[in-house]
Amino acid sequence: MILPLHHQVRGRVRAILAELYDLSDDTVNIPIESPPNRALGDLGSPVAFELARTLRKAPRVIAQEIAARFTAGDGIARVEAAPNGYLNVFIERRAFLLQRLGVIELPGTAVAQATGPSAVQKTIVEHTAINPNKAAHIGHLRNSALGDTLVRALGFRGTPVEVQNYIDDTGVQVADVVVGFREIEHRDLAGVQAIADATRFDYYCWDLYAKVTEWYTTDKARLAIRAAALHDIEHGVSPTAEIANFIAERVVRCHLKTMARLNIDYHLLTWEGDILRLKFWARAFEVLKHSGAVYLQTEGRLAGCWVMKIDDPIASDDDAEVGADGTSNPAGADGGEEDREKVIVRSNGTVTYVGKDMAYQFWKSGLLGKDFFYRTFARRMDGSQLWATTSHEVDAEVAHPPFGAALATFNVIDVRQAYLQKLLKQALVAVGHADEAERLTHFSYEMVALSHATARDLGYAAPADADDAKRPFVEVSGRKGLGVKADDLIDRLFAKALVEVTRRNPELSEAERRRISELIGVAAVRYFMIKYSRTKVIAFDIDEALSFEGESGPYLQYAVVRANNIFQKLQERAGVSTPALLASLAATPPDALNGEDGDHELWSLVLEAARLDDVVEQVVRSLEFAVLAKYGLGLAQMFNGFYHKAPILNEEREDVKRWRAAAVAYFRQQLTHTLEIMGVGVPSRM
RNA sequence: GCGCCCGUAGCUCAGCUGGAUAGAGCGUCGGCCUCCGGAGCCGAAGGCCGCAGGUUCGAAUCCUGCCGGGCGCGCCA
Repeated sequence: MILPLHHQVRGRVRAILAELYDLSDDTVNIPIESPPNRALGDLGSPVAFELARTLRKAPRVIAQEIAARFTAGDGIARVEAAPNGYLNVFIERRAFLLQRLGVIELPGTAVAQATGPSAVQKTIVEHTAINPNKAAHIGHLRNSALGDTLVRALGFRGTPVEVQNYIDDTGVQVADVVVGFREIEHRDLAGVQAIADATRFDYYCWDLYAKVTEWYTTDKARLAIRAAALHDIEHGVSPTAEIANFIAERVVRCHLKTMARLNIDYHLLTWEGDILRLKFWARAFEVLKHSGAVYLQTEGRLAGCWVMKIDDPIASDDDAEVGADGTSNPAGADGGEEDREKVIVRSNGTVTYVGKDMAYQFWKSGLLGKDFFYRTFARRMDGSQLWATTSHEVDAEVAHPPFGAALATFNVIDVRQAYLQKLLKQALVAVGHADEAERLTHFSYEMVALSHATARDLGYAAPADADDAKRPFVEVSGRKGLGVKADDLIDRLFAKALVEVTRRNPELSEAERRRISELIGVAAVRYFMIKYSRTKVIAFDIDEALSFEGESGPYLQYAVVRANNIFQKLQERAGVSTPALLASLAATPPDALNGEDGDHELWSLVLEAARLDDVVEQVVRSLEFAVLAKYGLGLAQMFNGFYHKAPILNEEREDVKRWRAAAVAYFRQQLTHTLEIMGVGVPSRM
C-alpha cells in the first residue's frame, strides 16, 4: 500500500503552501505521480507548475522553496526539487518494506481504520443477466468477468457489496424456445423435461433458438404464435408458463455452473416474473404518475400510451435548410420535431421493458416500499446460500439477509443499452431522487464480436459481397446461433493447459494436473476479458485467447509460482523458514535495499508492488479494469527481470540475499492479491 | 439526421484527472538453460500518435472542424 504515504505527502505540502504562500487548503490540488526512474525519486509532484502562474515564480524556485521546508521523518527520507521544477520525494526504504511485510508496525493504520468511513453502506452490483434460453457465450463472459472483478475490487477496499443476477424469465427469448419445443418439436412439459435430463440443455436450447428464428422468417404469420406465448407466460397461463418456468430455471442452473468454473457467483437471483407478480410495477407507476414524470398522451401517434419525456439536449435547431438535392424527407406531417417521448405503458395496457426496469431500480435504490419474498436457490461456491426472489409466500424463507435498498448501484450492461440506462437515471431524477440517480452507475462496455478467422473456424462464411465481409469483425448473434459458447472456450483452455502442464510436470497425479490446468485456464479467460479498455470492441480471436504467453493471465501466475518456489527451496535446501527470514531483517543492514552501485532494481520492485491500493482506487473510479491487468503484467515483468538478474539461493552476501528475499516476499503477496481481484488463483506448480 | 464510442509500431492494444525519453504483447531478426523451472530473460528493427486548426510554460491526452469505422435512437427486450 502506497496511499497512506500519498496522503501524508499531500498533507505536508499543503501545510507548507499555507505557510509559505498563504494558500488555503483546497484551492490547490496536489497530484502525486511516479517519476520515470528511481534515481529521480520515489514519488513526484508537478505541483509547482500549477502554482507558477499564480505565484509569478519559476516552477523550479517554487519546488526548491517547498523542498527546503520539507523535513525528513515519518517514512520520508528526503525531498528534492528537480531542475525542471518537479518536486521529488524519496521514501525511507527500510521502514517502508518492513512495515509492509508486517515486521514492524505501520504507523497510523489503526487510526486510519478507526476514523475511516465506518458507516459505508452497501453497494449493489448487477451483472451477467443472460437470457435464460440458451448457453452463455463469450459476450456474456465479458460482462461477468468485468462485473465480478468490480465486485472483488470493491471488496478489496472494504465496500460491502451485494451481487445480483437479473433473470429475464418472462421475455421473448424464453418464449421463443417454448415455441420451438411446442411447435417444431411437438413436446409437452414432460417431453421438455426428458430432454433436459438427457442432454446438455443449454446447448440444446442454443440450437433450438436458432431454429425457431429461422422458422419465423419462413412464415411471418408465425410471429403471432410467439406473441401468444409471451402473453401466456406473463399471465401464468398453463401449460406455456410451466414450460417457460422449467426452461428458465434449468438454463439458469447451467449458467451458474458455467460461471462457477470461472469463480463467479452471486448473492441473489432476481426474477423478472416476481417483479410482475408482486406488482412492483404498479407501485412504481403510482410514484411516476404522481410526480408527473409519466403522463398519459392523448393525441398524436402515441395517443393512449403513458409516456416519459426524454430530456435530450438535442437542441432542436433550425433544420429548415435542406439540400437542393431532392432527398429532403418530409419530416413533420404531424409534429415530428417537438419533444421526444418514450413509451412506458403501451396503449394496450402492458408495461415495456423500461418500465419493469424502473421498478427494479427503485427497489435497488430503496425507494419502492415493497420487497420480494426469498428462497434458497442453490449453494454458492463458498457453501453459503444463493438466494432467489420468489412471489409465493409459501415458498419463502422467513430468515434471509436484507436485499436491495443500497446506497449505490452499478448496472453492468453493454453500451448498446446506454440509452435505456440514461432513461432509468432520468426517471429517478424525475421522481425527486437526484442523489440516488447520481449514485446509479451504468457500467457500460463495448461488445465482443468475432474475428473473421474465428468466424470462419465456426463455419460462418460471409458472402464476399455482403456487408459482413467488409466489416472489421463479425457480430455474435444468439438468434443465428453464431458465437463461441463460454463452456466450449473454457473446455478448450482447460484441455490445452492440461497438455502443457503434463509436458512440464509428468510426475504429478492426474488430479493435481487437472487442478492446475483449471487454474491456468481461468486465468487465461478472465485476463483476456479485462485486458481491453471497456470502450473497445473485442474482435474475439480464438488463437489469441488460447495464448498462455506474454500479456496473459498465466504469465502473471507463472511469476508468482516462481517466487513461491524460491521460498520453498529456501526452506528445503537451507532450512530457512519465511517467518524466520523476515524476522532477521530488523537486524540486517539495509545497504542492498538502498541500492549499492546505483542499482535500484530491488527497491523498484518493492515500490511497484506497493502501488496496488492506488491502482485499485483508480480502477474503481474509472471502471477501467485494463489498468489492473496492465499493472499486474508490469509487476510480473519487473519481477521476471529481477529474477534473472538477482539470484537469491546462490547469493553469498547474506544481507543482500535477505533483502532480495524480502522484496520477493512482498512482491508475491501483492501480485497474489492482484490475481485474487481478477478472480484468479495461483497454482502450486506450472 | 442526432447522440455515444473508436482511430498510436506490420497486427492487437497501453499511455493514469495535460507533464520528465510515446510503451507492451504478438509477429520478424539475433542471442541466453553446468546457475532459484525457458509459460521465461536480453538485444535489434519497426511511430508526421487519422488530418487541419486552436488553447498554454507544455498536447497522443483538452476544444473546434473534417476524414474513416462501429454502435444506438421502436407501443422489441
